[in-house]
Amino acid sequence: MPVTIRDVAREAKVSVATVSRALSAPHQVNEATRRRVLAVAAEFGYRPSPAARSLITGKTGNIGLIVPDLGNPFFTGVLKNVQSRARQSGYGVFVGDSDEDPAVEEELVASMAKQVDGVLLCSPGIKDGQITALAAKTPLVLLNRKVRGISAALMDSAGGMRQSIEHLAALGHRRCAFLSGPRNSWSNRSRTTALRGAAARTGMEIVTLGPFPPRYSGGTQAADLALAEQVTAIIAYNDIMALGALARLRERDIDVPGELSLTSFDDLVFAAVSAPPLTTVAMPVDAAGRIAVELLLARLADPSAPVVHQELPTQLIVRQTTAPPAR
Amino acid sequence: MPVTIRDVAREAKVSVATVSRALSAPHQVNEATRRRVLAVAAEFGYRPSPAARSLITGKTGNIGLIVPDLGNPFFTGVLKNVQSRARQSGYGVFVGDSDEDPAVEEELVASMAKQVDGVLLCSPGIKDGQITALAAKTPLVLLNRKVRGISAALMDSAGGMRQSIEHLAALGHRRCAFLSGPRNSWSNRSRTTALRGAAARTGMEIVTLGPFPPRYSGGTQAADLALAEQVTAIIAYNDIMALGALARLRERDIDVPGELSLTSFDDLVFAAVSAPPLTTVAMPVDAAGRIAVELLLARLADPSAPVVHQELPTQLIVRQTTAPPAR
DNA sequence: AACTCTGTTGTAAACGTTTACAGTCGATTC
DNA sequence: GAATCGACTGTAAACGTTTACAACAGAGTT
Repeated sequence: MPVTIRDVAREAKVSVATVSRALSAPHQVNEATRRRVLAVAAEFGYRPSPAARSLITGKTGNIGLIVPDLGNPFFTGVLKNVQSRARQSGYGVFVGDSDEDPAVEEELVASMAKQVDGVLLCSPGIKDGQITALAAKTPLVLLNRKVRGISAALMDSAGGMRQSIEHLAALGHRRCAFLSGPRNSWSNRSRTTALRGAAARTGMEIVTLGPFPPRYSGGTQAADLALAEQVTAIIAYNDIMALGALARLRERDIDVPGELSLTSFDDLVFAAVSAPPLTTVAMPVDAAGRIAVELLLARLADPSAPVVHQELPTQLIVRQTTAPPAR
Repeated sequence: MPVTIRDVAREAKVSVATVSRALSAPHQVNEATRRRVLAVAAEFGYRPSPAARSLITGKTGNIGLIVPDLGNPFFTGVLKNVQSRARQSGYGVFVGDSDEDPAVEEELVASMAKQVDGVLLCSPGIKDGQITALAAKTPLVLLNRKVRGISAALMDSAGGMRQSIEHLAALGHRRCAFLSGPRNSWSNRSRTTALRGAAARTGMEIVTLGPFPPRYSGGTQAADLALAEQVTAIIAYNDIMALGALARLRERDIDVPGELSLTSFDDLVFAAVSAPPLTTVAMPVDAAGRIAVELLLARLADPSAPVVHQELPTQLIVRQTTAPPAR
């Protein structure tokens, strides 16, 4: 029932080789023949079988994207841009949600490997060594994680953290809590070290809590702990957690930012319209998604292309969850 | 370099047929041989080539999901559940963003068709006829759209709309605006007709505005128009638009719900934490995603399986954007 | 006139699986 | 003791492409 290259060849009175060439190496075939072939192909609605093609060429025309949580708009923001940039170059996108589980993550890469030309790993939770091992088998580009020898699109979390601390310090805060995210995520480590540096420099006392699941529920859970620590400000790992924390604080009748300041990371669409609007570090999600695809495509086109770690700037957006401390 | 079935066969001292059977029809091969083959396969890290397999079986082990906007958490909510349910049955997920463009939508289905066993079309913008045509070529299941002859997971938008109108009517509103979404989307039509019915029944006067792009910007744009219409309540097509409208209303110093009530659809995570928290119709996104996959899998397993339109209930969640009208 | 070159086409071998079919072998049945 | 059976295995043909190689014609070169 499905129309094959043979059907087209028969109808156009040429060999299958000519049909194949008319489609994928147009200059190798006579102008007139080519037009005839294309006409027949269009008439029949012929589409080459990707399986057969990929079997022989070794290329699939697809890329894979693996993220820890499709429920988090931060990652779907990346996805949106990845898919759009990929499509622009004729690539399809496979998506996998690892649910923050390193084992699942590895399994996803492995099961995708043969169906894609390369994989984008977003904020991977697995170890550097495993990443390097995977990269040896499949072209890999990382998002939000730096591993030597592997190209990556990075968002400057550290810079964002410094801006946050300086902002809080300038407001007069002296003791604040950091609601940490996944313990071994690169983002979290990167933020933590930046935090320590900036805290030392500004004389800020830091209480690190967690790790918490970087989700709404993680935020609600964390809020109570932070409150017990007698801090005047909270830095949440991301906006979603901040939202959870905000909800919990409201339940407990704590005024934000009157009694407690709150900052976070991501600047998702709703950060501007929460109650009150979040002071948060804007992450260049769109650019990161696009650039990651471009790095991968470059590597596919030329496997010996240089490894690049492209770092994208972040910026603290001051809204209404931060204010000078109570007394 | 990549290890093939032949490598495994050689090492295990059996034919390729036996290796193949050991993996995909275990009961057809002797216990001892099977264990030996599996051991070798594991040792070599052998993974069958999906391309070769699919070429001969005609199955890919993948499904496709096409949505109008990956930037909208409503659709990524569907995606999350689709991917998780699919993976549970060993299927991979291809994702496409049509950007609300019917032409892109069709092209996506066509380009996916050969790489997937079936496609999930979420809130498609194309015409019934075209959908039926596509369904003839590829197993198709619809999300949020009813077309005869094609299975679908539906969310009861109409019921949600009735609940919203009744709620507003009970509060005393007599004239409200509907900020409509994509003109020819099934959801929008379904909501519009339910709206008319419920309005007639409750004696509510309705001003239908739009269509607006169902995005944040659509909401900000719509807010001013609604305001000019002198209504006491606004029903937005979805939460994202409601958020946009809310932001614009705040800019113009309109008190919600004091001067103007606002309801919408979706109940995304942030609906509970916006300022003020949104009164909105909760959509069963999770269930819809899962069920859509199940309908598709059922159809794949048995192409003669009955067509089912599974309708899932919605529920109005009353929060703080609705109140009795001003005077 | 023989050769080489270029442009166009066809033939056939791959790619890595699955599976119909045939075969082997030991055990069971008559 | 032959026939039948069942469990297991192997051989080889497919699946739909791409592409190396060969073939051929006509044009240009010597």
